[in-house]
Amino acid sequence: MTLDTTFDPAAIEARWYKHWEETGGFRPERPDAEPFTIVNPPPNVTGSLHIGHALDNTLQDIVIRYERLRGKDALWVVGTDHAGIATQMVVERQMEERQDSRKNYKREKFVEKVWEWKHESGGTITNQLRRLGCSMDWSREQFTMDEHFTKAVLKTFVDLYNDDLIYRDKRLVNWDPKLKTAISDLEVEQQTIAGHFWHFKYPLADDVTLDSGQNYIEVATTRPETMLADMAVAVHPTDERYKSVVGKHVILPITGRRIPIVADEHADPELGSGAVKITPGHDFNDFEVGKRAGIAAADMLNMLDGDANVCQTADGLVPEEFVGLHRFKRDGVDGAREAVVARLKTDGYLIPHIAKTKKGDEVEHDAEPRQIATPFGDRGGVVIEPWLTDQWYVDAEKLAQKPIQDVRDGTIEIVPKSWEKTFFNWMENIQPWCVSRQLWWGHRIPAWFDAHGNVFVAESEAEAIAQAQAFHGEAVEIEVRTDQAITNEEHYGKPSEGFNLNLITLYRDPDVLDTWFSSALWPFATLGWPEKSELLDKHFPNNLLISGFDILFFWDARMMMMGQYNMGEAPWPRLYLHGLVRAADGAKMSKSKGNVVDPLGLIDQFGADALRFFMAAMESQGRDIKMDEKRVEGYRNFATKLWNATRFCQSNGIGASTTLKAPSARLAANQWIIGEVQAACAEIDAAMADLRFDAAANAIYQFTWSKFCDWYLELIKPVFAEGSDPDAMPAVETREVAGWALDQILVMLHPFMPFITEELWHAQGTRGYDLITAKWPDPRAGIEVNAAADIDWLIELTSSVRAAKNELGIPPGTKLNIGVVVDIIGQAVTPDSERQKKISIARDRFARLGPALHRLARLENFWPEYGRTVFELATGESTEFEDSSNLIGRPQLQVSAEGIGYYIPLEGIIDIDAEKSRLNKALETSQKEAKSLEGRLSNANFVERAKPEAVDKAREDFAHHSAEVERLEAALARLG
RNA sequence: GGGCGUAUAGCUCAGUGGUAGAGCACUGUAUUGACAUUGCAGGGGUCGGAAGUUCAACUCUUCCUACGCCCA
Repeated sequence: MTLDTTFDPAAIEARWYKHWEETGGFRPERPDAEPFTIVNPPPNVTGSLHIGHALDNTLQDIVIRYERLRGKDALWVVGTDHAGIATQMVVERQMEERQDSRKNYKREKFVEKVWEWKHESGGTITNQLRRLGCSMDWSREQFTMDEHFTKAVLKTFVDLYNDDLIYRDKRLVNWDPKLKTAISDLEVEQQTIAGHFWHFKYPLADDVTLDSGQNYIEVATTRPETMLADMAVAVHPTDERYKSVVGKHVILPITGRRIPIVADEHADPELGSGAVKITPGHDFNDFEVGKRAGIAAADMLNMLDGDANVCQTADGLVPEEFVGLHRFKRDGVDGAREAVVARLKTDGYLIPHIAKTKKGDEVEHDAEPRQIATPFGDRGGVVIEPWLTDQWYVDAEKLAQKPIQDVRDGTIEIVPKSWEKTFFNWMENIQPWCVSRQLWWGHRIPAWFDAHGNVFVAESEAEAIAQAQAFHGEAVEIEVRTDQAITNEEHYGKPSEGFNLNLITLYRDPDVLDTWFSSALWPFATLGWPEKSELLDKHFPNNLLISGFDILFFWDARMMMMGQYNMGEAPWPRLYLHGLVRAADGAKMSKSKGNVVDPLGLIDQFGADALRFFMAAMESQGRDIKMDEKRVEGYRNFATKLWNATRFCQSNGIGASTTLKAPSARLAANQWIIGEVQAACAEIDAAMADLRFDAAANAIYQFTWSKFCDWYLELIKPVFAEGSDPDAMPAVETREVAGWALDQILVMLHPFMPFITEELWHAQGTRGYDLITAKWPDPRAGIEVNAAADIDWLIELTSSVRAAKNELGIPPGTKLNIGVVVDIIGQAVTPDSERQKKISIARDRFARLGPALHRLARLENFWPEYGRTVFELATGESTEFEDSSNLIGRPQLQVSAEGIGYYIPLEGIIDIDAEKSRLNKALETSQKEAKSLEGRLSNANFVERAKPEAVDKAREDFAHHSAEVERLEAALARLG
């Protein structure tokens, strides 16, 4: 197949992805192969591909393609998450656009609507992952609301309940008044916002006064509205100011509630007046203080409803005018906060804040301005309200023990290691995990209540009924009602109509489980658990998990807990955490800032291969990635380079190789490139073993561009030059080796750039299999060390000649002659010296590598010795020099390679000064180096105490630089 | 307040107890067959600051400064 002259990523991407997916390339049958398994972090089913997904999935695809090429039974489990709140929000928003509402539907009907939405629009992100080239096993695509997944969730819940690891409790939760559901502490984000600090007088009851004679206690608060539910005032037990009033009471303004003054260490004597108001039903700290003061959770006053509007407290003391107000100002309408402050001010209970203006005048304000750490819901975006409700909690502390141990003893390796400390810090201070959510979309909690407050937790309704039957006795009839809770009256009938004590009605808990409760089961529920299967046996534990560090606690840690709980094992031995992709200026990408980079746009512009390579090359462990489009463009150029190199190969009859093993080679260039393939492969393997994506990407990049394209292809050009015999050994061997080397590049590059490599793989010839299931390089070739060294020398000499010409302003195309500097200013060199040997090797090399030197270094003739013979590099013909006398005195420039100097006579005008300055510069460098090395070597401490290798190296370097100094000085002397 | 991380070329980033590299950008130069999405060559860094350990510190330790993230 002939390649187009231009490389067009879009066309080949679509074609190859379809081909791979249709032919089962992502999951070849390899029953006997060693398994390698990863599961993807399931993106929200509502999601679309953002740059973070692109990074996360590129890294996973690189690993899975690499392992597949290495012959493993590579399985990449893929699927999406039902994302409770997010998905319900999306569907509700759509309803609102049609002037419809969730409340117009029964629960079942609404859930049906969500499923409809899922089937129509839920596949966006999975198609986008395909565009990125991700080789997931789509044939087993998973969804966290799949039937088998629900089974896994129910079993886990019931088991945890039976093991006392899940329980129902009344305590403060983080309540999102916009979404009207509880959320876990992880879903709360603290933000610092500008707020106020108000100071109030709480009058002491019973004519009590402080020692100072003051008849009130001053308290301060950032949330004045909560005073409607205050239940105490706390002071520090050691605070002398208040010692006499502990146990006494204050009468709350507005409500007139009589509340005690309690001693508690929570009160900070240094802060404000040292006394704090205590609202146990609406503040986490106050809740604890309240409990210590003997107030049971059930008795704590609640003054807000689910919308965070004021409701009447249990003691009925909130004045009617406050009931129904929102907690604080919203949409320009004053709320309870403003009303409470206004009322306290009117009644004389507000202590104004005195501020000084710049002029020094005193000004009164209602409150002191202050920065306040405020909790916000990560989904709803409104201020979170601590609210007293019954919720289900998972005993995370117990479940965390084994994961902590796993990381501690190395059963799980976290890469980069620096995250371990953060992990331990969180896991060792973990709070009960609130898992119930007041939503309709999600896994409904498998708990059935009766009106007596009994709860029956079971995997099915039938089992729940059986439990209830057993509990209440056979004489009682059990019925189940759906959807809503029931009142005693509904249950027993109206008293006037007589009670039916023989009927027990069960209703199922209306709440659903936190989405993360189900995704915590991902590593095994996706493989069929709780059913036993070969698939599960073979692929659990997985081999690796790759995720962003932002979900370390949300997801990774919880998978560890559930893996240990359900499977008795860590879900994977290795956890790789990558950073965030940031905007070019280092800012976090966000829709509100408008600095979001769309990965699909980058794919359109530069190709998926280029984007993927960028992600890999930038992924050094533990650092965020800053977006850099220029760099993506650079990797597009790299793809183009490879494309063109392949075109060159094709034009010279270089096609697909037939062996995995390196062909046997005699020519130096061929041996050299085989050695370089081995080196590159070893480098990539080492990098991949450590998950150093950047190092692996750079290794294949450098090898392909700087070795294969820049040198090897140039070196072999003479073999195919016009007039050479295409059937002779050099051409035959070179075609074979070049085809093999290019194939190895395609294989090694494939995990990073799957599309272009697959395209070129097939363009190079008819293949027995696609590249996606090809075999990783295994060169197993013995290389002639001298042959490879020949090429290293040639590269050094050629580079020296080019540099010298460039600096002297000699046009690059100018053909020059070259000879070896045999002696130094007339000093004879002994024939058997090291130097003499080198010179003789150099002479041989000119003979062997003539055509390449002619072409690459633009050298015409080589003079093996002063004025005896001329060796024509291009043809290899030697002729006798007739008159040698004029050679020595000619203007010349000097270059060196491997410590041997070469002179290049120059016809016509040469800029002697330019050459002198060039040599002087080199001389200075070598002198400086030599001096420094000499200093070190003359230090007895160094020679005695440094590592022997370091000393040897220093000696070698010193010898080299000293020789250079001599050579350069001689060359300068010759120039006069 | 506690914890973690970062500071290296103009920019984005690698790196190692033995005197620093890549990509991009920049400068010069080259165009009749792989490639200008290119070739060849070049300039550019007292490795954030200070002290210590060491024969030797960009690298290890401590402190400081700046920035970022997480937790309270």
